[in-house]
Amino acid sequence: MSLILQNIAKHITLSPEEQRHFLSKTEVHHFKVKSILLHSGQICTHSYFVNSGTLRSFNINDNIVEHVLNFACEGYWIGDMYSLISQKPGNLFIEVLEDAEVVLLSKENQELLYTEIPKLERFFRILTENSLVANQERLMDNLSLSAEERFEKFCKKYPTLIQKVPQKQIASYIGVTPEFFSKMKSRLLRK
Amino acid sequence: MSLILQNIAKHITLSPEEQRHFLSKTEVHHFKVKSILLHSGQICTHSYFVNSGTLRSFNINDNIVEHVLNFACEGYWIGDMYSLISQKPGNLFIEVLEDAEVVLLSKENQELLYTEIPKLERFFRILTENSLVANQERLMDNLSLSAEERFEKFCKKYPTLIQKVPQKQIASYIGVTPEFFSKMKSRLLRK
DNA sequence: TATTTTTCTTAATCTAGGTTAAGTGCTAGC
DNA sequence: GCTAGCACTTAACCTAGATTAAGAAAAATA
Repeated sequence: MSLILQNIAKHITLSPEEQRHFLSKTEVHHFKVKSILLHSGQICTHSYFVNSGTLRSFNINDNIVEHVLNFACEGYWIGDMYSLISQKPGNLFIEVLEDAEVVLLSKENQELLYTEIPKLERFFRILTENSLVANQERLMDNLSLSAEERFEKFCKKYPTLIQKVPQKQIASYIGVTPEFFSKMKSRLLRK
Repeated sequence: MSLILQNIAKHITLSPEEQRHFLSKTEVHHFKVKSILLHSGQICTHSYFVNSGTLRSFNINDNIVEHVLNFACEGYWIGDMYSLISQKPGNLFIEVLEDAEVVLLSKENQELLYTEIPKLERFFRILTENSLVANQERLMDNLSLSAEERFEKFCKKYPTLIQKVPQKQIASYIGVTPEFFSKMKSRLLRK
């Protein structure tokens, strides 16, 4: 069974018929490292599910500084939720960090599926709830933990990512500069 | 029409029948200032909708420092999403900041309603999506804006709250100490 | 009204993390 | 196999915001 159907099966049960129908509404694409799936200022038209490889979403503020919102590796969904639901231009980029196979689900098909297979509304509700919980925890961590503690949590949560993505992007995710991250890392190693 | 039905009507349409049924699954309670609706360590059993008054959710870390996750005034929902969906003990408190009339919706009734009135699944999906977007923006703001800029955004987003809640709690929400907040405020006034 | 508690302010001092800058080491194209 | 461009490191110096402490103002309670 495909990864995306396994992902869905964690929360709801689809009949073989429904599974086939769901897949028929998606497209699989292959992207090379450094491909940009979504540019800041564009309207986000799809949700992305990662079959293999790694993506990230990030924004760039006035000072030309990047901030990583999310990483997505195998089995994760990614997109620009703000732009996707408002259908207004967003301020996120979505970029490929490692050659990736990605399942694309367009907003129209997603909405269509909600009415054709109402259970999918439940699935995406649960998915969104889980994202919200993760986000709230990250927000509270940013308010109350030191950079070192945030890094430790990151390592536990995404052990595989550390070898895969440039460390300056991990620095950005936990909210410090690459220079400080480097200093902190060598401090930790000396222990 | 009650505030909570108006809130629902922003996203889905319920028949009078369905409206009555929905309300029959909720309870209205009145709470005095300083009441605690949920303690850290408890399992969250309800979603709360504020008819009037003001609530906040916050956690307390090891150092006995409070961090405000959310404020909820008239027309807002609040709860401990982590605890509510996992049914495990959470680490949030929910406290009344101004005498409040609150609509309580138990988790069981919420799930029941999902099956009885599937449209409600859509409603709560949309609600959660909007929370997620707001949270992501706040997270990015914390990573990229100064305390002053975060305060300005807060003032625009919650203009009524500034008079209503102690300023040390606004400080906590934007992620600074009360002392620094006070300094910053007088700096802004001098301009 | 007096008293207690809480919130807010101010100021001195401190520090986690930022900035700037220079140098080292990869690795991807050519 | 060279070279350009990233990614990473190190170090000196800087700053936004934290900490500590003490007092003033406001609000709750008696």
